[in-house]
Amino acid sequence: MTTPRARARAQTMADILRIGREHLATDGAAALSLRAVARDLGVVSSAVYRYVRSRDELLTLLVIDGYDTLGDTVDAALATAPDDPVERLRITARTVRSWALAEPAWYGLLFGTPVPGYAAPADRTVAPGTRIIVTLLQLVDRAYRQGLLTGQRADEAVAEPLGGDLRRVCEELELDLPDWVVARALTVYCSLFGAVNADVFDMYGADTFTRRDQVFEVHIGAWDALLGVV
Amino acid sequence: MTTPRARARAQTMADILRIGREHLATDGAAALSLRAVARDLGVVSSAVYRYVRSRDELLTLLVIDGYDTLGDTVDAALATAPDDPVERLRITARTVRSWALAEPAWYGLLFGTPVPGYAAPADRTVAPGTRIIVTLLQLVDRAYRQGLLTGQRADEAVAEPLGGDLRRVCEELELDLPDWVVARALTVYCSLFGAVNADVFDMYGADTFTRRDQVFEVHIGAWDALLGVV
DNA sequence: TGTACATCAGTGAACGCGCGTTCACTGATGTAC
DNA sequence: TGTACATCAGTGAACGCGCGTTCACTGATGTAC
Repeated sequence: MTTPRARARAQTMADILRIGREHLATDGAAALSLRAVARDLGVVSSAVYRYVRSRDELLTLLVIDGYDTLGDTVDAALATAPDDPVERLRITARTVRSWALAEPAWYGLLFGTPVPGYAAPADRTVAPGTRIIVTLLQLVDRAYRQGLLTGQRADEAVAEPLGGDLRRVCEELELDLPDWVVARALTVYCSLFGAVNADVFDMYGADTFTRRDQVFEVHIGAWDALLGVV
Repeated sequence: MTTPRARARAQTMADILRIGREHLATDGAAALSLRAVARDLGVVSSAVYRYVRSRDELLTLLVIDGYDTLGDTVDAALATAPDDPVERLRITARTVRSWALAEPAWYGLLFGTPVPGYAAPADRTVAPGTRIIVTLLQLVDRAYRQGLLTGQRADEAVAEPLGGDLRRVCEELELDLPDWVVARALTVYCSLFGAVNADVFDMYGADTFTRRDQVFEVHIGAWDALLGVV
């Protein structure tokens, strides 16, 4: 049973997040200001403090909301995707890219340069922040168990203590993968965000590439190779 | 023949850049302020305008100086490196990483989220900004001509118009490489900065990895594989 | 070599601006009896 | 069902702060004759 007041509060809260996101896009995270949000909300600046403890709190809410929106977008894309785990990996990558291109500033808040003077509280942001890497590792695990990843690297040992670190990660996620596969998945993960950064942050020259989606497909082919997709 | 005044001017200019770099590290690019630089320089705020046209001009100078310092650092590392182009590629990657870890804020200005409201003037920043990719492509070219890159991908065609884009890049740099090698080099380039970003911007959990240099060596191994190093 | 003039570094005041946050308040909404 | 009280959203003024940039100025340094 929600009272009208509770409903109004939820609506205002959602408006604050939406306006915050818009300001992120126009002025960047460092310039995000509660006063500007209040202005756009049509309310006096101190009123925002009924909803948000401080400017940093608003940033935290936007970070959490961002990770969750990206995670949900990927999950939605996978819901209608074929069963093949390798194809699902490709779809995950393409979805991350599309979302980042659609929400460059929001993406930048999550995966770009840290906002100076702001540290995301680990207890609230780590779980949503790991959704993509978890999805990726689970898909790699399925692909491996189906014998789709062979490569010729199966013999290469990963040095210690890194191997132990990787096995600890697998344990936490209840996966059973050889070290070299986890190591390669880690490179793919970093490479994915490197490729998306280059695209979103315009690191390629303005007219170097005619079609950047083709560039991304080349990256995807390379990641297939890294994982030893047969 | 330099007058004392000219020497003093050069010194002050260098001081301004140094202080600017320090402020980048503590407050981030978005918060870089001429007034704060003037304060640290021990001078009234308007005096800085004798040296720098505006705040954006200072950012531009820091961008150019950053690309050049990174490029010089890589060149210096290569000057004492063995002849083997594959090993030189690895050294290039390690040098980029070390420099980024030593100068995280400066690195972020060059390769992180763009500074909102600031656009680097292409005519002054493109040349220094391409030094790393040029170095990388030249090393790949040497490795290829020495028959060190085979892979089994030599048959795979790159789709058009991307292939044409890649060939245009090769032409400008006077390189003669098959499409697939350039494509793979591009993925390696993006992957390198993805890996360095992850390290510098602390995208790994605080205690996921015992030794991050080992993680980077795993990436390097993956890039070898991508290029088909024999 | 000495002098007159031009250049230049740096000063200090001022312009108009936006920021985060606190606080005592008003008036509307919700709740317990 | 009606009333008394508690909760809560939003106001408006104030705090002290920093910012970019302009401008008329002083006094030192450099240069041309």
